[in-house]
Amino acid sequence: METTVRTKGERTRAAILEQAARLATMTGLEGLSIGSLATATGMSKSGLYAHFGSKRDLQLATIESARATFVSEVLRPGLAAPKGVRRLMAACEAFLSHVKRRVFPGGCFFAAAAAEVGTRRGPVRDAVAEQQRDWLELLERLSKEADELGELPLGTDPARLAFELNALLVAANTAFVLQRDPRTLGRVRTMIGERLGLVGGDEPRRPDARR
Amino acid sequence: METTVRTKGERTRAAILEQAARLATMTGLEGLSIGSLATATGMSKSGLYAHFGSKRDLQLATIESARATFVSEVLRPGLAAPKGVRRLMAACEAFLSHVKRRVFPGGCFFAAAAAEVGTRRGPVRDAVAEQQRDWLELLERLSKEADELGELPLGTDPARLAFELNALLVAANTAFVLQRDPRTLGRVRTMIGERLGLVGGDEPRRPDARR
DNA sequence: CTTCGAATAGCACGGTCGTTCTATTTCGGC
DNA sequence: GCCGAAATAGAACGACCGTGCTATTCGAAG
Repeated sequence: METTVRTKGERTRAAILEQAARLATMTGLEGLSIGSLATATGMSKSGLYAHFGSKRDLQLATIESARATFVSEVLRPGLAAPKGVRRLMAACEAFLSHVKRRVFPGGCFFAAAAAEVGTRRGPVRDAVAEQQRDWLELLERLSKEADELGELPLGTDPARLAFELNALLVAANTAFVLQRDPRTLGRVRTMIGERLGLVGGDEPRRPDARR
Repeated sequence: METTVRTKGERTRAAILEQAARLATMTGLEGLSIGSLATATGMSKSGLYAHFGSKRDLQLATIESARATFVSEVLRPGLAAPKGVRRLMAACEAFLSHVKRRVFPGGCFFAAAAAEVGTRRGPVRDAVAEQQRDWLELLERLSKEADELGELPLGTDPARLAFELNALLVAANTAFVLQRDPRTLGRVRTMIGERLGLVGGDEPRRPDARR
């Protein structure tokens, strides 16, 4: 797998997109203008524009860049944990961590993008919706794995659990961004931990009748 | 209380703001332009603009209008239910209903607005954040009332329950808008009903050891 | 019916937007 | 170090933005 970029053009292009993804979480994908992005990256408007055929292409490339960042900042560290409920918990913690560390200054890129382009149509919207689906399916897969290992309460529906977890994570992101209260992230981490039957340390507990 | 508007100016102003709130859920508060709003309301740009001193004022007035709509479409029907867990459930159902009925074409106005202006500062952001706080505090108050009536499981934290419910509602809104799947709203209604111990009909059940 | 203020329209402004064209600089293979 | 190609900059365009100014139309009180 080739991670490093070869030509200079690809390198600057990647740097532009990284900046674009960060900026887009504050101004929105539409509010992100070529001029402001050029200023932010220290380039001329046309020099920057030459890397993309149109603004739509820039938006799509920005989404792809944000997806890659999401993979390396959330998915990769999450999947590093041992299989089962701990991996599920690790994925949630990685999400909260990337919000707290302000990987994107406006919180989760896709939470912001989903709210913005959710009502439109076209490839930009589709790309955001697809990423949202993938993330939910991952949570569902991890939930199912944890369930099959018997680490979740009997009768737990993996799809429903995934929906609940995502709801809590996104709500934590929104509250953190909107109310500027960093304690929210810790509280939600606790809530999720209890929901998954992980109290205190990192040891999973066998489910019983009590919740 | 004076509900009807007196002068013609106030009437058209209210009509403009109603349209503005609906449009803003699709284009965003910033993407909402004076020209497009004028076209949508069949007015001239300057004729419309005369009702507001600036775009910021228009945005603030739009938020206030959306707040009023939210009150009459969600809070009022929700508070009509009998006190306790049924009122809490009714509030959640009223929220889901106003999303399903597309009171705002882009789903919940404040969910969209929060994601857009959450990172900025100034009075627009503050107004949105305040509405968000008020809504959460209402959910918390209703939760506390239900708890004091003994209709919730022992040891339930009203603030936490309110956070969970809001998270589920907003996630339902996002999924409905983004994935265009109307079944999501019904599923979340069921999830909330079970979470509150209301299964099948509308009768609250006494909490017991099982969840 | 008149009249005066309120409501709306017409028009123009500076600015920024996305986009294109052309010139200039910079890079990498020989 | 040269040279073709790739990368970047400069300038300009039409369109639309928010915002004022002035003229016109409308509505309600007398």
